[in-house]
Amino acid sequence: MHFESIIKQIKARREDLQVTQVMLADLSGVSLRALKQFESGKGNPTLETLSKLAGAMGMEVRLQVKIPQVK
Amino acid sequence: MHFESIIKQIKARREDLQVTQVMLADLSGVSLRALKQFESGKGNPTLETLSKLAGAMGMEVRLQVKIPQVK
DNA sequence: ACAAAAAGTGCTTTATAATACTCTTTTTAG
DNA sequence: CTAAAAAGAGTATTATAAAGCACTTTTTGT
Repeated sequence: MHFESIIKQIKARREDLQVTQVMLADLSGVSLRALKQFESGKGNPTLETLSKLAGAMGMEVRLQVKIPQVK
Repeated sequence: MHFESIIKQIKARREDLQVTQVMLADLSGVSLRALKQFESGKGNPTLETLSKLAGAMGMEVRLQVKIPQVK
């Protein structure tokens, strides 16, 4: 599975807000280890974990119908 | 955590497509048990599981900056 | 109303996410 | 350059998601 775009979004948002991993872990209630694991591309977080991280940065997890990509 | 809206979206999409849980489990490669668990509101799926379910129905998991709700 | 299909539950096992340390590597300010 | 901060990694433990099975309940079409 490739979660690169979601990972990138989390990192980009965090950096935009000038929040460190330690701060985000603290704010979100997610362990620092799990956050590091996820941001470094090694993770498969639960929806709860992802929601906590997103929520702490004013984002939310959504489902969207895929736009057909014309190749 | 309350994932009601995501659960509703999955169920609604599945019903729109006239796909049963058995069919979706099969198509997505997610176990029937995990799908039932999630749709019945008892689950906390991993991002991989949620992505598989969404993907099989032409949807994708996305993060979105929350729109401030005026109460 | 009833039979069939679909949805949901109980139980167990296995796999792995989350956690909590410690330690190393990389990035950043000064 | 280099000290401090931040990011990433190793290991162990605990919690729980995923899976597979059988079984029950609910929904549906006739």
